[in-house]
Amino acid sequence: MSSKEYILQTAVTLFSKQGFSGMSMRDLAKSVNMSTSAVYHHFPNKQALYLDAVHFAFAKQASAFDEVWQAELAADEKLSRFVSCLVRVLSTDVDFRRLMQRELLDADDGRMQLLAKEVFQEQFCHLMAVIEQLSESRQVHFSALSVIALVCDIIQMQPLSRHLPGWQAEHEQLDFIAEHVLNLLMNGIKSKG
Amino acid sequence: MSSKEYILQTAVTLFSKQGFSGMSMRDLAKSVNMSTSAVYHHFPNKQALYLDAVHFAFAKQASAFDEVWQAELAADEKLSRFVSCLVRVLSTDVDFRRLMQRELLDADDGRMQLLAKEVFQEQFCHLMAVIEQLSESRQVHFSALSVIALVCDIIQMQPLSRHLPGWQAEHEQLDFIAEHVLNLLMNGIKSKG
DNA sequence: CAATACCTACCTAACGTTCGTTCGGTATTA
DNA sequence: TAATACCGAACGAACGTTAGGTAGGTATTG
Repeated sequence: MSSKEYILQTAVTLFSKQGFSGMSMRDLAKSVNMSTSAVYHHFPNKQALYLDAVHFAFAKQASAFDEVWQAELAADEKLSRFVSCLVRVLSTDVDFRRLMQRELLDADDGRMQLLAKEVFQEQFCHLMAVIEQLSESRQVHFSALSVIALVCDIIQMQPLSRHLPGWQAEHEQLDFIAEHVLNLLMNGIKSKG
Repeated sequence: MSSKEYILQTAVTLFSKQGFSGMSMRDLAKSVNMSTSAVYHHFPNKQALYLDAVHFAFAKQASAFDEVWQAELAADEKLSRFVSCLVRVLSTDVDFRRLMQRELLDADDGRMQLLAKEVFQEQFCHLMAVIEQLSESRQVHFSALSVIALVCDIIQMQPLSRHLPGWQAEHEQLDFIAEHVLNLLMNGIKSKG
């Protein structure tokens, strides 16, 4: 891995943990065992480094969903695979998830547009197509949004959920989350799950 | 309103917009038309001010759900009212929502515990009780979590959702969100909504 | 072939600014 | 007169950033 990639990788972790203004260029330099000015040799300033880091983190996940939308699968099987995949990605790559959450809080409209186009749009279209097959609803956009929102926030709320009554350790297992989410999506909360 | 309350109120807004390290004590002092040292007359340091501000923001919402859990209502009516109320609170009090999202990203386990006990626990128990009446599922905790997660993240993702295909302006109206979420919870995505 | 120029990838040291915080003083009020 | 609520000025530390220099590789040229 090149120096530049190594800096980016490290920056992703630090930004995701401490946010933009919480991470200092000196911290980053120390983490990659370089001088501060060496970092400035690769990136013009902190802002540009941050944007590059966000790009870098998001690009790594672009292909994670490639195997989900295979044509020969039934619609409900596609949905099931997507949910499983989303749960896995968001649980495994913590930096990616946290960076995304921070972008949702901090990004301006331009960055939001980029986030939509580069990270979400493709998967979102696939997801809408599947939902259209499964549902008679006219609000496909909203349903697709609901699927993503449900998974994202369940995972984000895990450290909180641990301190709420009725919590069990199995609630944090990837398969359990995926199965429950899918069950909720297909049948609502009334189901026997 | 006292000076202290005014500082707290302003701090809530600034912290929610810029995060802990993004907001400076000088910014805050300027926003409340005081000197920096005047702020330090009311709060010992930035950390304590932040914790007070979080408390302050959360305390304001404690009573928002009081009218939801009235005993003489049917379970599905209670759930409906809770969803509507949650959508209203999170959409209306933007500072509260953003501060909560930031706490989910930044808080350590102790603060997470506090957040659970002081903000969520009471509503969460009520919600679990209602779900237990509605559902045959054994995973009441997880279902309750799903309800909250769904609403939170749908609202959080609104600025992103605007740039995804199929978006319509009505998707951001409070009644529409509440109705769609409730419909999803009761019937899954298959329903006609 | 050897001397030259140039580039990349780093370094140390420092610039000016902003940060959280404190000190000493001053009105106002009870 | 003693407490409360403020102020301006300053402290040292940390911040983003830049200047100037060096070591090593590579290409150019006499």
